[in-house]
Amino acid sequence: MDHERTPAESRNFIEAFVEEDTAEGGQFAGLTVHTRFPPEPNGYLHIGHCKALCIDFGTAEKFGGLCNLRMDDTNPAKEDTEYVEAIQEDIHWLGFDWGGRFFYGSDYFEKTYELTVGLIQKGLAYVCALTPEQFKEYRGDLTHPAVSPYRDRPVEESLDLFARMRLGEFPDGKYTLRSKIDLASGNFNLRDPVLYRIRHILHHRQGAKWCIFPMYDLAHPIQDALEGITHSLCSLEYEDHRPLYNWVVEHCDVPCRPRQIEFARLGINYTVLSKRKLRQLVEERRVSGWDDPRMPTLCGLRRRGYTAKAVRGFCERIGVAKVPSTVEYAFLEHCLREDLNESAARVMAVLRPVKLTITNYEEGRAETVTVENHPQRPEDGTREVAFSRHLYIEQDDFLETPIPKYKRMYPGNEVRLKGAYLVTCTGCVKDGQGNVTEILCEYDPASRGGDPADGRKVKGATIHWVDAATAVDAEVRLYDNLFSDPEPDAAGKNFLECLNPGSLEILRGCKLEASLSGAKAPAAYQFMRLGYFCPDSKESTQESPVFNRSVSLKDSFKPGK
RNA sequence: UGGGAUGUCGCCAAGUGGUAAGGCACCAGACUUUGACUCUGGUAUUCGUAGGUUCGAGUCCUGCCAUCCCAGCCA
Repeated sequence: MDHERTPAESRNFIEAFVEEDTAEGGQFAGLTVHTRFPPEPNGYLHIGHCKALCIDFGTAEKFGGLCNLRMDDTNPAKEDTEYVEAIQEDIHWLGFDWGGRFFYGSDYFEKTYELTVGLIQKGLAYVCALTPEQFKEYRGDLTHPAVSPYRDRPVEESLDLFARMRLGEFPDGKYTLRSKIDLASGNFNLRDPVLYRIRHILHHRQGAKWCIFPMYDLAHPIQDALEGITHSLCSLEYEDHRPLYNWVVEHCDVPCRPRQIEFARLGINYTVLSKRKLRQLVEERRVSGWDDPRMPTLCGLRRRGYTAKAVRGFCERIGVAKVPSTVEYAFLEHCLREDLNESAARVMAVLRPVKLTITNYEEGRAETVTVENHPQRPEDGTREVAFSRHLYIEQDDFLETPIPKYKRMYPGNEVRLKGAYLVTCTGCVKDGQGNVTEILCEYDPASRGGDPADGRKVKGATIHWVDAATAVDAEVRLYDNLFSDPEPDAAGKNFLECLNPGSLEILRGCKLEASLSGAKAPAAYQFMRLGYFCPDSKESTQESPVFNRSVSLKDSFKPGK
């Protein structure tokens, strides 16, 4: 039978490698598969990190192995403790568990230093006195090799200088420790890359203990090896660093030789997934914070109404490959809808209200009607919703002059008010500008619950509504778009100029059915399709994104259909 | 220009020499107390391109083309 393969059935290329490596004769035969997720605590996790999380934790899980969580904090200039907790919280929200294997790259500083001294003793590293500017000049270019005047500094001298670098005898930038690899390599990462730099700056955990810090290319492989990582999974841009990774692991006295495997990072169209740019949005206060609902951060998506299950489902289904890919945002939405359709209890909400008056329904009369909480799950029960002569319905649900195939309210048409009665539109009231201010209709008293007593077929649509007297005013914001990146053909345009000012629409006077408020509010409502919205206050969004009906302003009605 | 990668439907993505899975999107129809959901059907004679090997090639070989990444004392 044809069906989408579940992750357990398919095997991506990384898993194929891991399988090979752990099979008999493989380099890790008989060993437990061990991966790691190494975020740098310099920002919040976004959905792109979720892909990496799924790959790191998922691969380990699939092979009965382990996955460590390690803060990659080797550059004190950018990192902060604030982010450490947020990162852990987001990972837990997604449902991943590192089982106590939580580490800091900075905890390996001493060991890294020792191993580096060993490198110098072997004549594989030297202290260089080139200034950053000179370093660039001496770097060579695509067709010319680099030049390194300090390459032949005697081992003893380098050892001495390196020790004094650590002691703080030199200012920032005075010296670097460089590896001795290949100045003519076409791969710039091998042209004697810097291993250590001097930075007199407080580290978020180490304080002033260190003033020299290892570069990623040195620190990462050492950290991986010290933790017994078998497979170090990272994104494509590190492909060029793999030879260096292997060089470090080979020449340092470490307990194992992890294998680095690269995969394509996630791209989503119209969506900014660059930590640097996201940080800029936050710092320039173009958003309310990292958790602004328009942000593709995990906390932003959460606040916007995304469930952890949907986000993970998305990441697991987009696949893992080496082809740089851009997934359509519509697929993310699909994954959300799929989960919400199953899990979310329904409630009626009118986003763009217009008054509906039932002229033959007695003024002052009130009753409640029963509406099911989930259309496909009667066991989820029902709720009572107030009903009276004055209601609000969606502006989109009325057209004075219907267009072809329109099945909702227009003069003379009979529609069903969900869970209540059949009503026939009799006209509307307009203001001086010709705007419809009130719609008039008559109801069929013999259709309580929504089914006509005479069994006639209702051709009109079923529309949602709220009772004018008891509805809750839930001032909400409608988020149509995330901050958008220019499409490839529009490259060159600054992403900050691509903010769609209309993406944030404040909908005052949105009406929610009364049962939504207070303790009775179901845990997860979500307005489906593009029209996600959530209340403007942080507190109330923690638990309940809102969903009423599976139609958004965008597709509520497509003219011409 | 030197190095490293990648090219299978609009977007992801299976495929590991035997005659192009699946998902998203889209289109058509059925069903429906939310034009949703669900269901059914449709959508690549073709795998960047040109040759070659083979009974047979998306899969092997060769050339070409296109795209992405790399010259931080960032990660």
